[in-house]
Amino acid sequence: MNTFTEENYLKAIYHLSIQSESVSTNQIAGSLSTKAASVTDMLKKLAEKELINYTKYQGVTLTPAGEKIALSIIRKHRLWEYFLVEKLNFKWDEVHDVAEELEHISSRELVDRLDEFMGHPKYDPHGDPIPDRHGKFKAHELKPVSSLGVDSVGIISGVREHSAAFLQYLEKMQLIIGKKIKITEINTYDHSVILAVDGNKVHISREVANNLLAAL
Amino acid sequence: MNTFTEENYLKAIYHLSIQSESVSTNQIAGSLSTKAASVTDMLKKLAEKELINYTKYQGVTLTPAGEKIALSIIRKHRLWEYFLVEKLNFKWDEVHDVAEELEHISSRELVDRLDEFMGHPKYDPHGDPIPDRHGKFKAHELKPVSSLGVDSVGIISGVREHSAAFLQYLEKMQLIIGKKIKITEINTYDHSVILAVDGNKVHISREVANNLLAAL
DNA sequence: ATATTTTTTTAGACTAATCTAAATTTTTTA
DNA sequence: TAAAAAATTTAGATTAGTCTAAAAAAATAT
Repeated sequence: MNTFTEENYLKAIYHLSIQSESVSTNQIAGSLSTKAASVTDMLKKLAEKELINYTKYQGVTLTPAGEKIALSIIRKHRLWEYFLVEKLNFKWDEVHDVAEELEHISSRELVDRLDEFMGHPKYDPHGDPIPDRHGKFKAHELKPVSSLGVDSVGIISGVREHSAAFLQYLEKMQLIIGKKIKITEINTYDHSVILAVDGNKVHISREVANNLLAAL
Repeated sequence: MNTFTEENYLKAIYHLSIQSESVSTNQIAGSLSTKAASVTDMLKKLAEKELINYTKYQGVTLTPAGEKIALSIIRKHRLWEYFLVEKLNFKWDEVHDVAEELEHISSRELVDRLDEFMGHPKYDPHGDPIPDRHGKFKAHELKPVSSLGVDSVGIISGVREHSAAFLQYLEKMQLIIGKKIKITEINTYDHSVILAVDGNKVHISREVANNLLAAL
């Protein structure tokens, strides 16, 4: 078994790997709010365990074994988030920190039964896909709202930022997973977007539009 | 906040305090499968934090603050056990280890909502009382089956031993929480007990009778 | 292509929790 | 109540994870 800390490093590397093939020491340090020196130490340890491919100064990638662990942590995180929202009535901006703890509960049996209890959900409350027992998942095809043209329609289906502040803002605007939207107008000078939700006009900044994902 | 380890020490001290007013270093070491020297170190730390009353060589008791933490851990442990059995269909002999991990999840909100979700259960799957938000609970009045006389009747309501082996044995014998029993015969030479459950005769050893608790 | 800046690693130290072995205190027993 | 036994504490080490400061390597800029 691995420690919580090891699991957190693997998860961080996994998430960072989506942007850039190889992940740097500093990226990891930033993502985990720790220092580069600490990261180097941990990378040696993870490489020793053959969970990452690491050559000094060259950044890291996950090995298949490392990726498998990362995916199992992510599976747990997202299943717990789903549980918290759907069964315990947490709001979508309240679940992250609790799930950060719950994701480290080791029992495989627990996760699989929880999955079953909830009917094998495919997406978590933020629209992120939940890997199955084998680590397989399918992300839906999503586009940032900022990339849509005037008059295009879509369904709010995910976010690129998970901060509580951002999620609360979206909720206030009724920009919730599943809502149908239509782009009404795009401001040329500041790229802010006006869209229609439930018949209401909502005006959002370029930044918000960038972090809000829609299925077409 | 306290570490998992600190929480485990407080919980162990709480449980041991039920038998003996003051708890010894060796008792704690035994209960946590660690060495007396390690316990001494931790006791100093917990005393420093004013969670226990500790004087060298004299054993320890919990302070009100320490007891409060211990009770919150026990509350979480038992609520999770209830959840695992009632919602996720675990068997009563399978839940202990998972609950040992879950009990350290810190979110107060989580526990209270879980409690609500399950309808504020009063007892866990082994018949142990679940403390409420304030640490209050009422144990029912239970007697070991070994203390009952011939012809007395009762309802299986708890166990004194929580090992999987013991629980599995009880289940096989249909000696399950809630079952009505009647003492049919007590063997004078080995103190084994024959009792009636659901119209069947069950023969149990003195040891089993000692660890099985009934409400009258 | 050399100097400067940035990134990364190494060296050495710290904290939490643990251990073994030795010393000390308490308890038991004769 | 003194000797022996048992329990407990201290001393000194170890491991995991972290840190700061300094050294080394890589990237960038002149």
